[in-house]
Amino acid sequence: MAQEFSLGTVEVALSPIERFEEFLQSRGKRITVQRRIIVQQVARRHEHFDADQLLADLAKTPDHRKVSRPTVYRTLAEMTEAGLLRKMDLSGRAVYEHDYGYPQHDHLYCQQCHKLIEFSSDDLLKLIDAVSREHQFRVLGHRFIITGQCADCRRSRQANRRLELV
Amino acid sequence: MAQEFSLGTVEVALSPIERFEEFLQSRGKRITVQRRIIVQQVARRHEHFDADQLLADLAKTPDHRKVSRPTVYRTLAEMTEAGLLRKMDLSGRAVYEHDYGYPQHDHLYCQQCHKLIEFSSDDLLKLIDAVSREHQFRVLGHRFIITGQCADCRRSRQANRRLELV
DNA sequence: ATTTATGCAAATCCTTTGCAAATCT
DNA sequence: AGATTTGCAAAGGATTTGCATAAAT
Repeated sequence: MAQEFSLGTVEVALSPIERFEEFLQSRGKRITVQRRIIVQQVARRHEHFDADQLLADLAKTPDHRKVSRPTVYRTLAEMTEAGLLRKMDLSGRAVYEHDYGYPQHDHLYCQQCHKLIEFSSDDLLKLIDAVSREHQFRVLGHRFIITGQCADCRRSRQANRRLELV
Repeated sequence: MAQEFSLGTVEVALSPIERFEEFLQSRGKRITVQRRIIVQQVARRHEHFDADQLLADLAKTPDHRKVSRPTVYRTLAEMTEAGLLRKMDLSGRAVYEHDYGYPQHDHLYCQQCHKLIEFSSDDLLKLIDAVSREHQFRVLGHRFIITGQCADCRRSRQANRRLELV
């Protein structure tokens, strides 16, 4: 009944929720009400989020059955392990985004309005490949963020040149 | 006497210490014993370090004149602002490296032994330029870290394939 | 003489943990 | 039943802050 499961062999045929349940089973973990609520809420969100935002979303939910903060953190970690989410550090706090069935991409991060803009680049992948081959490094992932000022903020601050002092 | 100073106009003619003093003056900040001790200690180190390591180094120093932890944090922030150091987040803690007079570079990060390997790539700079131009984004910096397993760790763990579960 | 810096202790922020009670299989 | 999960409260670790005192200009 508990079908053999290993990371990397599953094709994108399962929904995120199914995928998560497979993951749980393969680890002898249980499918609980809270885990279900959390995965569903995460699936509803298509942008980036952190633990607090998720908690806030959950508070608004008809599922008035509460999910505690520790459980959110625990489940987020499991979802990351399951390959559903990608975790990144943005100035001290953990930010998550979907990483299952979503095309690989990286980010432009506006230091002013804190917006994250996605982009993807095949050249980057080639570069990663070349560099790591050269160092005999086994790549398991990467973090690439270009920081600066987004187009919107550039426009609204044209007279105000002191960004670099902020 | 207090010569006009602005980021970006100073060529690499000043030593890191001089550069920092210029920065302090330009901001109406003072050149104190502690700041001098810290910059000198940082200049002695050519690898990456975090606040704790720096504090530990200082403890061993003949400058038995102590520098407190808050002052180290405060000065590290100033040095980053002054463009002497580059700050990055490695799993929750801030790690610093030289960023003045050093060639631009990025890192391979071994998740197993926590080693940082530097590399530099012109192609990456071109890529950053192309991507940000496309999004009308004003680049102020970037963070690029390729994570995985370094050559040494690959060798010593050949029989042990469970890295991805760690 | 002013004003900025320092050190101390305590506070913050985000995240994690110990443990008894509740919940899954 | 037997094991895993949950929620609570409290702990944790890194970094920051309030404030009285010390030091720099």
